[in-house]
This record gives sequence, structure tokens and C-alpha cells, in this order.
Amino acid sequence: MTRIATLSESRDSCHNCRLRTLCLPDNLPKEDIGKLEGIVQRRKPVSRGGYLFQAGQRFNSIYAVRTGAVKTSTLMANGDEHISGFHLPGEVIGLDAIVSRDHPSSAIALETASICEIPYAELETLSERTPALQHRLMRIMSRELLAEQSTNHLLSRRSAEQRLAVVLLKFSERFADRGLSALRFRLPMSRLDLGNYLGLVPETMSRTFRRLEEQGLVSIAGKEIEIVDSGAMKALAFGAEDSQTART
Amino acid sequence: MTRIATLSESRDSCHNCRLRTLCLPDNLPKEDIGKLEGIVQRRKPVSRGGYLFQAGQRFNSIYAVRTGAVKTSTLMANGDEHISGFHLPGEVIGLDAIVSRDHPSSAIALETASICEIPYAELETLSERTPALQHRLMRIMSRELLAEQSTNHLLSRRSAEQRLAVVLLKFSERFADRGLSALRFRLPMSRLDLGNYLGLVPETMSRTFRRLEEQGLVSIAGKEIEIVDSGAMKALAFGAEDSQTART
DNA sequence: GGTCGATTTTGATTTCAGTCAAGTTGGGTA
DNA sequence: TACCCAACTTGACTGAAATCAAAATCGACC
Repeated sequence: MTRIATLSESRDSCHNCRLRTLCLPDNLPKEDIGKLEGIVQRRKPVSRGGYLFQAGQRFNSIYAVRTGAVKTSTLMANGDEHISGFHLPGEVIGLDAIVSRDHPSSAIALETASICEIPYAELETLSERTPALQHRLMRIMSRELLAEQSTNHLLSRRSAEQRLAVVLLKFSERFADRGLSALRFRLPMSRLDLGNYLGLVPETMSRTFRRLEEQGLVSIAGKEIEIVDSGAMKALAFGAEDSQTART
Repeated sequence: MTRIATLSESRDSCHNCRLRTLCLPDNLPKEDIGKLEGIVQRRKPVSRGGYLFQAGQRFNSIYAVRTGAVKTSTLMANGDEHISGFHLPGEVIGLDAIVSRDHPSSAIALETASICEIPYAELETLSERTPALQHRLMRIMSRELLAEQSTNHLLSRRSAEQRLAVVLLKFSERFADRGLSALRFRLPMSRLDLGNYLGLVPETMSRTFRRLEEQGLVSIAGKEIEIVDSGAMKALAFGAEDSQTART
């Protein structure tokens, strides 16, 4: 487990990482980032379909996405998959495993992804001596909790159109946070996966995409999405169970 | 903000608390429990319908339920309420507020509840010097994350009967964890609230309760629940989209 | 460039939960 | 005890998404 710093590793340091402000190091004093860097392991890229870890596997590390995209999913008792989230660069995966000995879910690359592995035992030890890191971890967990709650709400009370609108707007925001266009982007997952996440079958996904397009809210070409009428999208996604308001 | 220890406070200490093993102090060394006790504030009971805190209010503390039951809910943009959880003694509320300055949700007593308030700034300071507490906090957050994920799955892919079966079994487990009967218990919330949480309208709740009763899985008298056929309940809740298996 | 399997689309039909509209029950209180 | 309002139930009807079935498109790989 001893690591020898290589040139490439030091070049790809947290300090220089474009994702620093989204990821674990955000708001840490410079010297704490240095300490964090000391335990981060950069692994060779995982290609599309590859596992970062599998459900049931012993929990040792959390992972941060550096490039690419990752889905986390659970295999249910009856054998079907439930996708619990999609993860973009700067996001941390595996926090749901801290409480148990094993990972409750699997993490699978949606496209070739480079990943930082952070051994949890070392992170724990480090954060005992590093209040800022400890606070950062709590904030990240709290943010995740909030995100899950908002997904709950989405799934319990919203129509297919609203679910899709919300999730597209959320991706828009997340891409924008990463310096990409908020209005034109490429979804990294299949419609089947997105539908699974939203609790909708592929047929409904297809029809719902079409309906949003017919209403002039978005323009779709395969996985390429363009948000055409961002205002109307927001009206559909939030406000307005009065569908008049959305029809403006 | 200085506190003077009173007799009743020391009597109701974390050390002697029946809920110790479910709550924050679980697994802490004795002296750390003592330190935690030093910052816990026991407030006067909140009666049915009263707020522990309101959405939008400044985040200062997290709260642990000591007796009674609490719901947390958010007011949506369009004005309707979404209930994000029900909280029994030993459970910690307000963790979703750590990341922002304000509480994203309100906490309301479902029945008269006694509450421990834990000022977060002090908890943070204390946990900087108390590794065990810090680990305990991470585990609690991780557990919450897991619970939210399982709710997500419940809401996205399950029928009304399954949702109700799952939630009744979860309450059964939670009551059992608190030393109460797993097979006979009283739900602390209205059907309207439970329906809101499950994404079902009251009419559907009523019909679904009736169907579970007709199948001989449970026996219902108002809020009093008796689980009659726990095996069949589990078959319905988990496994079995082959409804044959459940019909055994 | 062509082939095969996976992904996506389209159409017809069914079903489960939502909506609307009345009751009924029950707990709190005057 | 009687009244009242909220909570819950019941029934008829509607509608959105699931299911079933088939075709079309895409894209990875030879």
C-alpha cells in the first residue's frame, strides 16, 4: 500500500485539478489539500461498462470521478436493477457504504472514466487531524442527502414529463457547473438507464422525449440534448400543476 | 448560551438514555458520551402539530427525538407539502441543513415529543477533538443516505400495495429496534401524511389498507396495525413480481 | 461496408391509481 | 350529550403510464 509519487501523479494533483472546487478539496487550506493528495490514488481509466466496485464487495475506499461518467446501481431481490444515481466529474461515490462493511451498490462506468480512489481508513485518520476536511466531508454528505430527498419528491408526485424536464434541467446545471454549456449537452447514459432511474419504462421515455420536443421545449438528436425554451422547461419542472401556466 | 446543569438534565443523561445505542452516543467511549452530554440541550416537550424548526429558518442545531414522533416536510414551489420522513425516538433530524445556511425542511411533532437539541457549531468543535464522535456522525449520515436510496427505489418501481407493505414492515422493524412489538403497533401519522410520503392519495391509501386486510396480511383498526402474516408481507414487499409467490 | 445485437420508436390495449363526488366515522370540546 | 370538523371510506369514472407486439435505427465489430 506504500505509494511512490510519479511525475504524472504529481502533475495530476488536486491543486491543479480543474474540478478542485466541486470535489473534496473545495475550501480546504492549501496545506490540507497537500495532505489529501498524499492519500489519493489515481487509477488507470475504467472503460465503458467496467466496474469501479461491485455491490457486496468489501468497502475500502470512496471514489471521485475525474473524467467520464458513472452510474451506481443496486440489484434488487427479484433480480432487476435499480439505478440510484449518475455521477459526473468532481462527484464522490461510495459514501453509502461507510455504515456497513460492504458496498450496497455497484458503480459502473457509462463511458471511459478516470477515477481517484481515496482509501477510507486513511481519509478518516487524516480528517481526525484536519478539521477543514472533516467539515468538508459532512457538507458533502449533507448535500447528497438533500439530492436524494429531491429525487424522492420527483418520483413520488410528478408526471413523466415533469420527471424528464427536472432531470434534464439538473444535468444542464451540473454541466454548467463544470464549465460546459448549459443549453447543449450529451447525456452519458442510455434511455433505458435514465428511465430506470426515473421509474419509467423505455417506451414512456421515448414518447415523453417526443412530447417535450413537440412542445418546443427541447431538441433531441440521440443523446445530444438542446434546451430550446429554458423558461418553459422550468415552468413545467417546478411550479404549475395548473398546466395553463406551463402552456404560456 | 451558557448552560447550568439541573437535576432533571443529569438524570436524563445520554448515559442512562434507553435510546443510547440507536442515537448519537452509540459506540462512543464513556468519556466521549460525557463530552457530548455537555453540549446537548433538553428542551421542553413539543406538542402535536408544533414545530421543532421551520423551513427557511437559520440552521443552528440538529435534533434527536427522545419520545414521540416527528415528520419532516418541505413546502413545494406550487404550495403543496411533501413529507420527506417520519422520525422515531433515537433518530437525528436536521442533517440535510448542514450544507446550506438554512433548514430546507420543517420538522413537526406528530404527537407530543421530547427532543434533544445539539448545537451544531459545538458538535463540530467537539468532534474535532473526538474521533469516535466524528466517525459516528459519518456513519449516521451514511445510514440516512442508504435509507433515502431505498425510499427512492420504493417510489420508482413499486405498486401501492408494495409501498404500503414495505413501509409497514420498516415501521415494524423500527419499533422492534426500540424494544416494542414488531407485530402490533400504532402508526403515529395520519393516512394522509403516510400517503403523501408514499406518493399516494388518501383514497388509494384507504383501498390499499383494505386490500392488505382482505388478503389476510394485516389487521387494521384505525392507526393500530397488526401484522398477521409477516412472511406473506415480506414476499409482497420484496421478491415476487410473480404474484404467484405472494399468493402462497 | 456489411452484419448482428442492442437500443429506440411506434401503435394498440390494459391496468392501476388519480379524480370527483358523496357519505361515514371519530375525536375533541362546548 | 350533542355538535363539529377533520380524517377516512366508498363508488363511479378517467387518464397516464405500463404492457404487449413489432418495426426501425444505431453502433460496435468483423
